[in-house]
Amino acid sequence: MLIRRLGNYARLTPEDEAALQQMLALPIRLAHARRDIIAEGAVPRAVFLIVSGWACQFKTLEDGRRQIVGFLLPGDSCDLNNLVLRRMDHSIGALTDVRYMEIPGEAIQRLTRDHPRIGKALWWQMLVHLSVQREWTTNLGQRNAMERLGSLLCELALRLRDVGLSNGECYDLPLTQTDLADATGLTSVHINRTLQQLRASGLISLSGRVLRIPNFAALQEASLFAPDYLHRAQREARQSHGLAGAGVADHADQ
Amino acid sequence: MLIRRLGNYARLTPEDEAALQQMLALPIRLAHARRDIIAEGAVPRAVFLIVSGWACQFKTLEDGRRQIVGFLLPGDSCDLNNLVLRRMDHSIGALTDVRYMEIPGEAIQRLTRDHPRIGKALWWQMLVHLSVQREWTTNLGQRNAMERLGSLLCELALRLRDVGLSNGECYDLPLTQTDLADATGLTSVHINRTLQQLRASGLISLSGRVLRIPNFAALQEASLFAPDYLHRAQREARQSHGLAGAGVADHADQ
DNA sequence: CAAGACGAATAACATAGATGAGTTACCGCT
DNA sequence: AGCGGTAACTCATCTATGTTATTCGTCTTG
Repeated sequence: MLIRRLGNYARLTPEDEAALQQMLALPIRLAHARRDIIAEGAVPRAVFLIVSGWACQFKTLEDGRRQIVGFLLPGDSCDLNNLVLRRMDHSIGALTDVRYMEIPGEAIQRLTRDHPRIGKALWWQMLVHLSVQREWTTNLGQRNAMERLGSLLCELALRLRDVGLSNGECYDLPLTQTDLADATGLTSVHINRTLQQLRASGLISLSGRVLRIPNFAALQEASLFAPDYLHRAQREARQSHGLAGAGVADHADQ
Repeated sequence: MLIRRLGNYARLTPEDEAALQQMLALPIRLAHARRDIIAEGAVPRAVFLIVSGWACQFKTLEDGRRQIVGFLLPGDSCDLNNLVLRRMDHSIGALTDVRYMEIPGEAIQRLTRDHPRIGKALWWQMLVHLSVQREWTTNLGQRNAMERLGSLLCELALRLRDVGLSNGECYDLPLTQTDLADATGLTSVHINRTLQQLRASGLISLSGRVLRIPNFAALQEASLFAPDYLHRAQREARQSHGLAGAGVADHADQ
């Protein structure tokens, strides 16, 4: 699924995939649910790549208020950010039990030097992260509770679909209502109310951990969800300009 | 100031600065206040570099609600994003009269190939953008009106100081209360109330377009503003790991 | 099997901020 | 000097969401 994830961003050659397969030999680490993987302010050691389970990026204010600023799903990596900037400006925590790999900087350097398309894929992923972060900003700034929650559930549906973790209209949602609250800037009480509202209107059904969206278009419309920001459509249509314009991978295509 | 801006992120050699100077030969374009420079959904032509004036990035929901997701100050460039992804996922609009340059992809490619430190500086700038975007998400999700506005004014103070546009405690704030509202996810009415509250408590004074923060530490504390996310301190302390770990500029240091 | 612990669900009440409808002040233009 | 437009500012009212607290069910663990 890891390969599928990256393959979504750039067409990988068999050699690329082989190299990725090889990297799967890296030790797989385990973080237990609700444990932090790395804390804000820490000096990061490596790039984290989620193999299975859900993690989140979050920031904490002095007085304890906490904002989840993004979810890391299987196949996602944390921002390369932490190899360039000196300290983590946010924390990464495991929401479920998480299996992940720590990819040392040198390995990434080697991998991207020898396999430019993988480098491109990582670069893309990061640009998409930025786009997603802008959308989250908009979500919190302009949408009401129902739209916020609906948009989030739509986003997760599409992202999970892209890594093969959603079979159509259902997916496993391992988040507590408190998690949803921290991600949407609401309280858990109000998330509860809003979930019920969504259920009552037939837009979702949620029993146990399984979320079902019987009519995606309907939820999308009710939430004013516009999926363009995920930049999914163009993945396969990607052209050769790649990263060249950013002066980053111009050497890579030769 | 453009050079100073980039120089904040990476130590530039005299040659680098010369190359930048040369690029100043690019035609300078003018966007009038309140006009859009590029609209969401458009296919971007180039990277925009703000020479003078203020611009903003914003997203619009179907029903017209608008969220400003970031400000572009002199020396800032829009995300390289738009050279890699196919369509703009947000718009860029001029808040004041803006002088800017359109740097074609090839020019950036050349510049970063011949002047790796400039490439690094751009890359850094973009990672910082991502960090800032996360902070904005947190700002909207967790802070109340006064903290949101205070944090925003603090951020602008530091960013302007970095490009020499703030002489200590004052700076020119060309934003209307509606702009501030769109950036903070509040209404202009409530921005007005909140500004008065900030004035009454002596944390700011604002007459005409000139904002004055007589006691930065006080405003910072009242707003729970933690400037780390701007990654300012490390700019000069930057070490050689640069982008290597991201597999992006490893060729650049040789 | 009892004791916690945690998450979902509910309820009563409080309030920050939105809404809608103004008035006033300023500035550029003719 | 008069006009038109925009931004700052005000006020009264309303509501979406927060707060605090309690109950219930389920799972874990000793």
